[in-house]
Amino acid sequence: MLSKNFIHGEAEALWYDHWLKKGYFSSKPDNREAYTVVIPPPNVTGVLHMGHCLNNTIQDILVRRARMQGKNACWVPGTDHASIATEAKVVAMLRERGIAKSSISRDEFLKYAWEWKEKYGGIILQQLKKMGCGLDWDRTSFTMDPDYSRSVLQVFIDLYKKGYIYRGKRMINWDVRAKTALSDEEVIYKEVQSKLYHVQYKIDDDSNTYITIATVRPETILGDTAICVNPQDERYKHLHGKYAIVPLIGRRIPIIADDYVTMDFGTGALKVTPAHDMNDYQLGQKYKLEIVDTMNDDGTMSEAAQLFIGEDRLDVRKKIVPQLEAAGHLVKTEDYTNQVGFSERTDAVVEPRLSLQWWVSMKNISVPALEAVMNEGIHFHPAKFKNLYRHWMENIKDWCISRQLWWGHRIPAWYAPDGSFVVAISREEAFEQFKSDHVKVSIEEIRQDDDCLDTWFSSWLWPFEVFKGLSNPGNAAVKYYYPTSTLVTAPEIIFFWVARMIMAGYEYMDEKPFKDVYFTGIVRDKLGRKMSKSLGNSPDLLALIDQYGADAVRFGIMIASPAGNDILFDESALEQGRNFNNKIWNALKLVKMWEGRQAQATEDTAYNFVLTWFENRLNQVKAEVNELMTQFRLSEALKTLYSLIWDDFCSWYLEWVKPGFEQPIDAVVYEKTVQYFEELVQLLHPFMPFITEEIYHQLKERTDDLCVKQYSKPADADALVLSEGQLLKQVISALRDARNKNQVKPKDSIQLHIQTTNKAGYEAIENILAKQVNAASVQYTADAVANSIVVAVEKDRFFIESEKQIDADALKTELLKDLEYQQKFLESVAKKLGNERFVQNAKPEVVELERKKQADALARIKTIEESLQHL
RNA sequence: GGGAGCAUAGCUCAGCUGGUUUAGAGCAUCUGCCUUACAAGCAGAGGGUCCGCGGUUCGAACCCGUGUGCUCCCA
Repeated sequence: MLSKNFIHGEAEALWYDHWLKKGYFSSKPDNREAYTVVIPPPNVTGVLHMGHCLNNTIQDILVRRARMQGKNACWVPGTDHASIATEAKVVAMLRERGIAKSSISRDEFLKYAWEWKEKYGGIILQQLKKMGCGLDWDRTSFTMDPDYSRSVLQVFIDLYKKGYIYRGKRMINWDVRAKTALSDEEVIYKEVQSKLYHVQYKIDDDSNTYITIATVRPETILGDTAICVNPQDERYKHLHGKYAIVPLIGRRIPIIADDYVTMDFGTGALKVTPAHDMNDYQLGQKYKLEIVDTMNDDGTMSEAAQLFIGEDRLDVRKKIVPQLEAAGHLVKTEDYTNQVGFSERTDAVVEPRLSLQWWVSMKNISVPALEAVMNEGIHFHPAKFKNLYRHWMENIKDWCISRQLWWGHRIPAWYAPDGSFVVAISREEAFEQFKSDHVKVSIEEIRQDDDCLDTWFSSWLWPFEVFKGLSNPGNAAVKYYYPTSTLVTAPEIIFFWVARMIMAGYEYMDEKPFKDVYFTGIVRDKLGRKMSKSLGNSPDLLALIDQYGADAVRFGIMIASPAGNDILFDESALEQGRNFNNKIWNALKLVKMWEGRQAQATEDTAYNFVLTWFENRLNQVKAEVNELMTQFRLSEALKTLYSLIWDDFCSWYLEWVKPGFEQPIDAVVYEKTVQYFEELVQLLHPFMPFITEEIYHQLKERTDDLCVKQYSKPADADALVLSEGQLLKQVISALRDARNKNQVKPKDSIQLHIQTTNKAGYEAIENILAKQVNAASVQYTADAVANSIVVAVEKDRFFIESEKQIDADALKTELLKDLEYQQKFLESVAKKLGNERFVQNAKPEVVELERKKQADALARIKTIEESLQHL
């Protein structure tokens, strides 16, 4: 006895375990075509959220489908080490145990970090299993695995030798909380309500003259080393070459003139703080200005600031204003909205800071990567992201890859006491290099760079290093699986990751890392807000899976998510998924009821019609789905299957073949029904793996599994058969509508009279038609039937006789409405055909089509008019 | 400031190369049904200035221009 509804929890645990045991997800190179997907490695600190859910559902769909298409599908799981995020977690863990990071050594810290990683690092991968993701768990990778780590360092050394990596003191984005440099991509700009302070600086040689600047960061005044004006600006021409005095600290700074300054912003006079502003730094270089670094690495004011030493720069911003005012320097304050950079990982306000860091020069390495995407060596879905990619690649800046952290790949640069350095894989090799460079140093004196590499500097090797493409070059796995097939990722990491993977792929494998890139949308809440921890609007995914089932969650997230479009997540979509589960489950219950009630073949030809129709419909949809999947239109494919199963199979097919209450079913019909059902769940399997596998096994006792059942090539669908099925549906709906409108109760039977030129066609399906519209009898007539409800479908007319008194007026209104519609339609067609230029210019088949439309409309109008006469 | 994208039913979205489109789904709404698979359901219905304006074309939701509004990216 089957349960009332589909019980998802049991099926999920049972089948995932079964698939694993059977080893369906583990792949070894063979002579089949490979279909390879590498997971975008989630952050090792991560837990599953809606973004992962979408992303991994898509990957699972692609991988499962490829597997069922006979490809050797391999989906590689893993995580990245997430320097900043993990280090923050470890520091927090230590704090709870009363240990300060500063009190322990680097090695001790790393021991704790590994402890943390072993304990919490795999959570997200376990959660993916709950979603049904068919990953090859034996291949689970981590960006700090020993081989992987060595490859990362090797790449650093190699790029250094090629001259792509250099060390330089430049302005960088400084995260004061994590106390590390960030790359440009790790800074998130947000609009912030600020104040614009107008501050006047006294001119040095004339006690009565001032120059007024405007700033949102008054605390940086302490680091000012110039004031800059536009050379064209008449207001300040007399001040060129003079000096001003910095308020509160009395530093004497030059007034310089440069086109960089816009005359219409603020006062037209710009204070220049080379140590704390990107643009000011450029000016500083150009005019050889003094650089006064007023900030410590934790964001507090340094000795060089002279005032507020040791206080946080944001506090100082508030404190300095009254002092400026008291000293008579504050002219006015206005409200001002500006963009402020925040750290992606710690949300701290990022400070521009001058710092010695390691950089990758991107100019040369990016060239093949840009070309590959532009000339479709790599396909982006949707293609609109090509623009974004090109724009970034053409304006690419050097990549700051050093991070002032311990957790990660320690930079293989080694320093001698005299400050000279070499890049080498080990202390010993560094020592040898120093020797050949004639640097006098003992091996003990050599000091390794304290910093780690940006996490993305390791994950850009992911598509080949998960197959040890670099640590074990040319091995069988990398030869077989690389380049991978499809990368599924979020558009927000197109630069962080996608672009750089393509660069690394060409640089180290001499080949693209993947053929297609599918960009998912961003999952937002119902109100269109991005899901975030701080808003608390991201639902607990595991709770949702518990509540609705993994299949329903997968359905809900996929049903309205075309590639690259954001999706507004709404639980009602999950409900729809759950309802779909139940619909399928109930269809199963119905079919199982017939299993023991089979009878020898009956004479009824109606069933032949139904079986042929559904078979053709199935073939039609198979072809459609193939086409949609090739175009990566996954949600369209799912919608198509949803409608095939719910509407065509459940609402029409099953109703048509359903025997009367406790009546036997034709054995052939039963066999076919089971076969169709199997094909349906097979098509749906990649989207909803659990329920489909369950149904597959419920339908019949069997030893194989749906998970690896191979798709067969669809046969061509017969258009005539499809249109006959379509007509039958149309007739049934029209008759039901007529019954409804005339308030004939569902239980009241009717007598149906058909006026048609295709009597044989209707006779073949008479039983079905009668059952579907609750007709006690079906007769054929040459003339109109008096005192009946008239329904016209195409060229045929139907007369409904019933006990119910006919509302002739209502009927007439209906017919007139239809008549008007048809006449307007005819008019629009006639207008086209009456236009000589249309007939001349349009394609012949288009004209032919319009002629057919005209003829059909005329026929329908005739039918309706005749019906009206008989009322 | 520079660039990109989007605007279609109450909501979320399809609509591919301009012609079976006086525009389709799903959800929501309304009407009638507890019809022996399913009320988490069945049967049916209503609902549209395809953002405004102009142009190209025999023909425009679709192409071009322009305006408006929203979103994103870069600085």
